[in-house]
Amino acid sequence: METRELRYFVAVAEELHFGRAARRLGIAQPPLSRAVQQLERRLGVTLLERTSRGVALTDAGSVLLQEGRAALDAVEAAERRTRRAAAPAGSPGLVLVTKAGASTELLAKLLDAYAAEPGAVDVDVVLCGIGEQERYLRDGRADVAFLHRPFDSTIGLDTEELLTEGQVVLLPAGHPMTARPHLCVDDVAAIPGLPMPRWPRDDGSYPDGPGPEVHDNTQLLQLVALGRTTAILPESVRTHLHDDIVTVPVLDAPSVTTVIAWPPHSRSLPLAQLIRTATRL
Amino acid sequence: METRELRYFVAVAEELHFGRAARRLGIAQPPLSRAVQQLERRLGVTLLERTSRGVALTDAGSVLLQEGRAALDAVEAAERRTRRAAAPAGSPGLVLVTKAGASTELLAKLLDAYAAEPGAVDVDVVLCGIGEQERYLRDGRADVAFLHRPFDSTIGLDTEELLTEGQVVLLPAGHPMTARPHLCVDDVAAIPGLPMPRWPRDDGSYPDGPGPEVHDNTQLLQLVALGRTTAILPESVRTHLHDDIVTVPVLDAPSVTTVIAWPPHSRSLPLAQLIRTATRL
DNA sequence: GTCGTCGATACCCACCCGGTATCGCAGCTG
DNA sequence: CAGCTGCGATACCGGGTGGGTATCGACGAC
Repeated sequence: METRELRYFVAVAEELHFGRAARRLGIAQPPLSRAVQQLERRLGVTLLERTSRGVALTDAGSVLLQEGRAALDAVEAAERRTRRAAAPAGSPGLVLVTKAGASTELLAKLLDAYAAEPGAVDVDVVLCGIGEQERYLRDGRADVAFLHRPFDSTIGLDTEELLTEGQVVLLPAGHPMTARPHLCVDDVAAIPGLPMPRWPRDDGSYPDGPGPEVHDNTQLLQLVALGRTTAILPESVRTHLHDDIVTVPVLDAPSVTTVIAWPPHSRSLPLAQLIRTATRL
Repeated sequence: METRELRYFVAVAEELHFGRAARRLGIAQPPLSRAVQQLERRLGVTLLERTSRGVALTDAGSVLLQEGRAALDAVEAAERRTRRAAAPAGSPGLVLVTKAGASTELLAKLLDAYAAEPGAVDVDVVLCGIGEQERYLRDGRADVAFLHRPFDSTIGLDTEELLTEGQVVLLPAGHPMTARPHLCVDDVAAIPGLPMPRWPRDDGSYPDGPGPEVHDNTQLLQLVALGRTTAILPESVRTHLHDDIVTVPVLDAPSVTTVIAWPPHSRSLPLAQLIRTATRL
């Protein structure tokens, strides 16, 4: 199976439409039809049910979509990491990815400590959206990531725990609840007039509900300060807050563990050193 | 990057010889040279240092060898799992791989228990060589594996622990040491006339030493019964021994944990059910 | 110096990828 | 029901490229 065939099939499987998939791939529709037919012939498997009105995936097609994406990521990772390995000195030796606005203190400490080590290489920091770190590791855009259990999945990755912290609720300054020494999750959910915000799902759509739609941290903080919403976050957010937002510990919210994670087959020396530095913080 | 190019490069990188690699790939040498050159041009990276006497890998080449193998495994896995997903009923719904001769009791119990579950599918059992399970999972020849910590690496796999057991030393019946209630590793190493056997390394070669070369369990048991060697193994081997071999507990040998392991992105229902059955044993 | 080995180059043929034009089929519309 | 429209498949064509054979150039070994 060639990666070209795989890319073509994945495009069709995602669009469920040959014409759109062909446009996305920058080719005409007939060669795409032919390529997918050829793939099916070679595999001896029907991947798509075609009607004159559209396309649907078979069971085997779903499997190939899932496994094919992983395979394409692996090929892409091989390409990227090879290019980086050959890049001249001065280019980043390691790329670390983390959610924007999370664990910045810890990250700064790690980067400082690592930079002081003998033989340290340049570390690029990439900020990504929520839950995207795994993808960055799998397709080679990053070598190592900060993840936050229990929110981010760490399956398929090697990890070391760095820091566990409780969670606090963010409230606009002056809100009556800020007088309380601590709260419970149920208390927070029941606060009148402060619905929880709605974060985008993986596919980009938003769940229904009363709260405002948010997609990043600054947006969230602004909405909290404006008294439009509230949020439960790890207590380390406090270092980034002005006095227009007050935090109250939430006793029964799950504690959040920041972990450093990397693809299991990594073999790079600088990466090993960075991880060692991180575990010693 | 196309899988053909990757396969070609990996062959050359493994053989470090264009002629041999071409023979292995079933093509002539000139097209192979050209394909690798083209790959290097496309990547903008020198992968191989050529001399008129042979070939050596550059740093970038080593990275691509490592990452490329993983990528090719992923592509192969996609292909195999797709074919299997389309295979008609009656073909194996799950493939379980384990080291030959290990955990047979536990495996039998699992297969029985799972077969009794409603909606159970056929499970194929594949026996592999030592430490090969991970490869089977990565390239799609198997869906799930039995591994034995601390011997087998479980990095990059999801696992559940099934059974932890101590280890025993195997001695020929009548050996003076069999009178002892228990032994230590050092005691075993010091037994005169019974050197430890030599297992093949990953590359197939054998380490130096006085013991006999062995590559499977029956071979080992026969050599133990003949008084030529000894071995320290998990205590569950006892169910397969005749009275010509006696076991003695080894107190300070690391205990062995049998785990069931699967690739982290698995999504199959039968697999989930098999794992659930296993954890309930 | 000569020969053998190994990778690169030159050249050729056939296949296949990608393009355009068109078909066949099924809804929808009036 | 005729005709239009949208979609995937088919037919056909040209150029690129993957594969082959023959040969070269460099370097070690004898």
